[in-house]
Amino acid sequence: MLLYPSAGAATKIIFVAASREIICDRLRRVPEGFVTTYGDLSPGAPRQAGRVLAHATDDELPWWRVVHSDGTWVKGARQRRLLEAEGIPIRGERVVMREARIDPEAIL
DNA sequence: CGTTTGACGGATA
DNA sequence: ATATCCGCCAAAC
Repeated sequence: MLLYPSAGAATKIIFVAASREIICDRLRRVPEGFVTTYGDLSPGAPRQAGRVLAHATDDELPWWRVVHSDGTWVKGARQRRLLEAEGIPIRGERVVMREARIDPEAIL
């Protein structure tokens, strides 16, 4: 990936920030036992994914499958329980991304 | 319209 | 390992 850091506008090709609807769709495609990241849900504007999840009404979104790119998560013990319940590999306080991160292409 | 917000990410020190 | 710093951008204000 990546790119032409100083190319300015030209760089945008790869950074395709997603709308709320796209983000929700992608997240719903993440299978049980796997996780995705904010950045994979909304390339280039990961905070957008954060915004969406923050207001996500408790139901219908497997929010616990979203973790930081380094494998850490933000919802504490509650989230950890949910992750472990799906058999998602965790070492210390982080998800083993090499094993659990779903291929971004797979949820497009 | 202009400004701020966000459960971010990566680079650097 | 922690700590800033800065870019990103669709929504919410």
